[in-house]
Amino acid sequence: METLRNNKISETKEQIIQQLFIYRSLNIYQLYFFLNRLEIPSTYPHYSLDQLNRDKIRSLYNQLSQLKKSELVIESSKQPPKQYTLSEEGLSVAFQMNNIPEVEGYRRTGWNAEYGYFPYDLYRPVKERLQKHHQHAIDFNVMLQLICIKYDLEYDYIDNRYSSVEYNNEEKGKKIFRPDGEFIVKVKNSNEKFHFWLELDMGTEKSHLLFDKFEKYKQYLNYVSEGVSHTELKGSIPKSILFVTTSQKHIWARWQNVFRNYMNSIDKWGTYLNLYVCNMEMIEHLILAHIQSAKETNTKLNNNLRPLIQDKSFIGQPKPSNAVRQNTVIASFCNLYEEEEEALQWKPMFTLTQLSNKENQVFLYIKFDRYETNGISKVIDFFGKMKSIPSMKQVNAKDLIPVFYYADEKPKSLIFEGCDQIEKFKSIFKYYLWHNYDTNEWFDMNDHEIDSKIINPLNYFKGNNHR
DNA sequence: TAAACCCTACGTATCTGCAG
DNA sequence: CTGCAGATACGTAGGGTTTA
Repeated sequence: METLRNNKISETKEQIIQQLFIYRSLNIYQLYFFLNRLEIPSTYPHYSLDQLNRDKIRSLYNQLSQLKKSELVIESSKQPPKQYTLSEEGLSVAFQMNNIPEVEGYRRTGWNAEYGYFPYDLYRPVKERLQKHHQHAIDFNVMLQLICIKYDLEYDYIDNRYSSVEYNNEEKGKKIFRPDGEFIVKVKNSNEKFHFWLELDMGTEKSHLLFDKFEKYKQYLNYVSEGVSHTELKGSIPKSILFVTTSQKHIWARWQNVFRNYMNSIDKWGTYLNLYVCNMEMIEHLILAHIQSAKETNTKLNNNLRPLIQDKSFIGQPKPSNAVRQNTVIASFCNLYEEEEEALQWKPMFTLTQLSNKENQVFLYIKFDRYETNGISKVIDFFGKMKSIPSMKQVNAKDLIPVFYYADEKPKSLIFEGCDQIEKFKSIFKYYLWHNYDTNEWFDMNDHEIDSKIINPLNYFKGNNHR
């Protein structure tokens, strides 16, 4: 600190240096937002310049030009806005400010503002080619800042320098697992959290690169999970990937491409790892939906289902498992027995509809909130194992009918073009329903709305509609 | 003749110097 | 840190010129 004072580095300049240290390279607006978090426009990433405090930006420019003069900061990038990055000397000052010894091997996790030593090579201005990618990553951080302020959440993150891990692959030897970052968004004073890996997508990656990317996730998970159960894994390792694209319009097209490569590569990890495809505009909804407690969602679902189950024409009210019976909430759902859930590694919720010949249709309730893979993987998983699960045998399970529930916009119909197992998938998803649990609307797979006052959706596939 | 290309002027965004 | 004045750079609209 002494030396800093002698060099006459004001507090504002220290803050600027700190932000550049954390984020490596920033433009004027990003710097402005990080230094004035409360002034991030609530419409971000859409905003106009007159929503910003011009004087503060003006002042930032001055500070930066002074820092440039004292050779602590350098600027780069041809197109405005310019990129500001620490010089080697500036980095050295940042290390001093953070009490980081400048020795190779002083590694830290990067969580909780515990930064370690990296050589200047990992702090220099990013190459022109990667500029857009880097900017996208920073913008994502600004977005999260805003969301956390708006909803009083906490978040912590490590960037790709810290999140890269070397691992051993049985066949191919040493490999590096390199996500674009790892994030934890937390509800204050609660255990609810959203822990995910970040993948930024410039929309330019070809199919086989996407495949390779997800294949590495599989390999890495295989590597770290040896002898560890899914439940144990969940404590330490993200169970989601947030795949953020730059494009605003072509999400659907991108989703299909990403989805099929994911399904072709991820293998058994599909039921563990949930891949969300979204753009900047969707992040807020996605995080809120994820963080909203499962209890709340279940209550709504239960309320919607109760009249359907009490309907006289509906046969086959399920008997809830022990776990549910002990619960104070009146549940409309069946669950598997605990040991069955254990074997499956996840916890299906379902209802049963009895057919005339005493066979049962299994309606499996699955969250599917716009472009996520987990639900689909779970249905496929359940379909494959259903016949061998004792309690499913017991109830004489015949058809599996997924009910995809969502809160926001109804996802488009499922398409499996380009998936290796397209025929299998199509046969699994021959029948399914959509259910908006907020508005209590039901749709069949051809997007026809089902008026639940007239037709009980749970009987929808019993009669003429069925085969 | 239409499409492709180029030039220019102008408005706006970005940035700087300097005074207070 | 703020305010003012002005420079620079970029995107774009519009008109003219070249090309197929």
